[in-house]
Amino acid sequence: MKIATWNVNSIRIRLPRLTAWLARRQPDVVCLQETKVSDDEFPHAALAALGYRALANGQRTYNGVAILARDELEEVARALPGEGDDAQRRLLAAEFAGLRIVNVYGPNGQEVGSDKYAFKLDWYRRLRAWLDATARPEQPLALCGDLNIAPEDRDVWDPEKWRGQIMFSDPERAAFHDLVAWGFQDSLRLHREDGGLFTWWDYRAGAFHRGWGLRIDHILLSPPLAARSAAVEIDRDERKGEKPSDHAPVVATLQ
DNA sequence: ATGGCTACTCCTAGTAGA
Repeated sequence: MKIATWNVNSIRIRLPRLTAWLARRQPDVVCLQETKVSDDEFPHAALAALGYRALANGQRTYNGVAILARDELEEVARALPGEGDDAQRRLLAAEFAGLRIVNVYGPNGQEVGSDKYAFKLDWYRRLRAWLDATARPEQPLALCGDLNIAPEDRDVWDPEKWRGQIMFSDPERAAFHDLVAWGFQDSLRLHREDGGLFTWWDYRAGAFHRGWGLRIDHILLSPPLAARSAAVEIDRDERKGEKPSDHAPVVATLQ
């Protein structure tokens, strides 16, 4: 079974690339972030033509998440506790083939010390509390998404330049650590110890070409799924070519 | 030496992303 996550940065713009990638990669379940469309505009038909059903939790312009699967999906949650109808669309959880899939689009935080930064840290606190209240590490659960946090020095192209900056500040790294401490394994690190394995590169400055990337998109696995993890790959070729997202997909293969 | 983009919107400028 292949589980994938990809911040597509607008599913409308990225649909040709997304459909080509799905046809080639054939993942069983896919978590998408930054779809940037309301649910009535979600491109169900184009995905159904490839054999994918979709659950969408979107809004216009900003945020938006969706889960695609080649089999029945049952929705579990589309918001954290206490969030109203006007909340940013950043979470979607579903059951698929006996697995719980939690798709998250972590807040960016804009700048360390800003209101958005405080929101980001609080959002992670609420995410962990929701996991504590609704799931157990003994169950097969995958948390996938754009977390907007690079956990370690080896996940950043220039850690000294980035230290203390947004996505790499100590409180954000602590939030990532607290999330993992629920009982997850960082799936990529089950298979690879090397640095330079990035999932996002700034559109500006020829960052991709220069290798200026960060690893901020993650697939976290509960112990029963970590035990089945056979490989995790970053499809960095998807960052190349015409109209790429600024993120590459991450694909975990489970035995 | 710096910064160099992309996508969105009641669209041609401002906001947001990361």
